[in-house]
Amino acid sequence: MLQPSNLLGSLLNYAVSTQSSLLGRAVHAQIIKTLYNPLPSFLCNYLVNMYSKLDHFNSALCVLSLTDARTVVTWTSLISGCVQNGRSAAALLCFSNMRRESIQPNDFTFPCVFKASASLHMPFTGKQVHALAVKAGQICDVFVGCSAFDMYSKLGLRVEAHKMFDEMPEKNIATWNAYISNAVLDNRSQDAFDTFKKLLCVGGEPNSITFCAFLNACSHTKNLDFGRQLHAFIIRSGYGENVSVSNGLIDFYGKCQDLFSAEMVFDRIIWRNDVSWCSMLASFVQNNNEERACLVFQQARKEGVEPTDFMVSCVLSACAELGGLELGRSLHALAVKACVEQNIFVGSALVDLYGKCGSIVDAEQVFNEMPERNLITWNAMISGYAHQGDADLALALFGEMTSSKPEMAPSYVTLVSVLSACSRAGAVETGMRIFESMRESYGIEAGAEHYACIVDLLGRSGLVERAYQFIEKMPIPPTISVWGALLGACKMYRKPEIGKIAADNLFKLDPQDSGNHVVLSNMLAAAGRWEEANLVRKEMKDVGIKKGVGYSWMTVTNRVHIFQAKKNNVHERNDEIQAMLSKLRKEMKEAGYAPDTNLSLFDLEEEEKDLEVWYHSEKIALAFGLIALPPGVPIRITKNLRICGDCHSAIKFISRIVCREIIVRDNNRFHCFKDGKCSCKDYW
DNA sequence: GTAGGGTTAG
Repeated sequence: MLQPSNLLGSLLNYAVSTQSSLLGRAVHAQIIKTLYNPLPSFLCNYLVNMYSKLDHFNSALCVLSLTDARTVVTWTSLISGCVQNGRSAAALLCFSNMRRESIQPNDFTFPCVFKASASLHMPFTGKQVHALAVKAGQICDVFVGCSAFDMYSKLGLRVEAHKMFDEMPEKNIATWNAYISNAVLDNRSQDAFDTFKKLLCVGGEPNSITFCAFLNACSHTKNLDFGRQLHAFIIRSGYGENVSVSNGLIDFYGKCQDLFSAEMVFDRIIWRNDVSWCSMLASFVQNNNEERACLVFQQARKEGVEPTDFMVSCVLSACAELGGLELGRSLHALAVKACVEQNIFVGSALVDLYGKCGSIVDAEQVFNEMPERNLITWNAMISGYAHQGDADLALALFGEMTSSKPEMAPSYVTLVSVLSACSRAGAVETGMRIFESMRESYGIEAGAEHYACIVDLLGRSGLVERAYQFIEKMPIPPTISVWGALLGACKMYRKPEIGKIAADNLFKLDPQDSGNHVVLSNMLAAAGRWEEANLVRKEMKDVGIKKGVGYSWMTVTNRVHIFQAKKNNVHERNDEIQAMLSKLRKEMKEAGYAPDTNLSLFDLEEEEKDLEVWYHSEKIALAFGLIALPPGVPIRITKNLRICGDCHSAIKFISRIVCREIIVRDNNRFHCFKDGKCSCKDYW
């Protein structure tokens, strides 16, 4: 039979495993009531362990300080709880206090202290602890050796890590797992593969952690064939039902773009945990299926899964891609409710979302209120300004980041945002200066995206020839976005000669894209070169390329309304939409608007051209917005293609006539129309 | 009584 005191100990451990502080405190109260005096040492250990693991550091410290009977177990319980809850500095402090009491650390203490040194990036401390472990004769212990190896790997001290691994007198599965997972972290996938094979050769039995770590290596190398074989091996080894391994498989298949298999694994998990949901959701986001990602999230909510910081940041990124501001706002509210809005991932995702949805004021507010920010947060804010075409603010923030945060070196992505802000604002000299100093000032080698920004920067400013010369001198092969930027500039400044070169290169790189063919033929037509223009159209037909269909959509009270060009008779409020369109047309004409059909169409009569551009999907969506949303509320439209010149000038007129803010997000950027002007300054 | 290695995100 259990002694009452043993029962109390078991209850305290149960409180830890169920994460119930309430139960833990109740048991503590019972212990006080029973008036154990003095408190037996083992009960004190249980109590310290309970408080420390549940992250009630002060209570744990209190219990520890009030007893004289503390031992190495008491201290180690406290230290391990600190490390588990991310209080590594406190853990090290407790360790030195323990030694001050002349209590020798044991084989349980060292692993915790190694872990703390690694997570604080303190190589000097780590080496000192290592020396202590050698002196104490504990380094030969398989657990201590394993955690010392893990620490050296995580600190990037490869030589020490290697020595540790080779000189270990004994290895167990955790040792092998540590080796494999650190190889993956260091981007040494081949090493991970070789070690996995070696493990099997020496007759070692991989466990769930081995599989999780190794699946990560397969995701990194996108080795689908190997991963499939591994999946079969996992099932044969009896780990097919393991939820963590299944989660790893979902992630692996998602990263290898095999969503079918990812879903199959997900569907077969009997007890899904929050990581399972998150992995499935992230797989859809990574494969550009944001709608499905949102559905998975809804399903998770229906099944009562509590939203975690991981999950919220995942869904937020889906919303950002969809331009779903309304859904994004409701997620923001959910994040506040779930107390995860302070999480750095969630905060950065919110800045990114608001920036991408053109709600720059909200992005700024989240950014300013975040308790801590990292490189990703700054990048999101800078890119928000870039999307808006606000080079001054983007550059100011970039300046603040480089001058006041020397520890935060700008990344490849930062410079893409900065350069694109320059190009969108026509800041040629500044942009060129930053581009040329990239390597020297920030140690960043220019990549295809940076080159594309510069071509865009020069092209938009009318320096089309210079942009072309710039491409010819590129040390790396020009990509689709580089030639695309040049083609765009040729369209804007009517340079059909260079335009043809750009288009030919695009046809080679992306033969199925209809947009490039359309731009080239329109450009030739505008230059009066009808025969060549027709030839391009004919080629399109021959190869079987169809012009992409234009869609616009908007959300009104949680429902998405989709509009397609010319197909204006499908919406239930079509009559009202048509009436609104006619009214607008009349008012705009009076205000001096004339349809701009110049570059978009060449084989229609004037009258037809007028009507053709009049029924572009964004105009229909706008008309719907005007009847469906209360006066004064901004209208937000998302479009799958680039906005055309006529719609752009029409919406400028409309924004003044109806006194409303109209935000159009096309597949390239944001246009915020207000009082007859657009945030892009007619430069897109 | 106290321990090591793993899966999801911006």
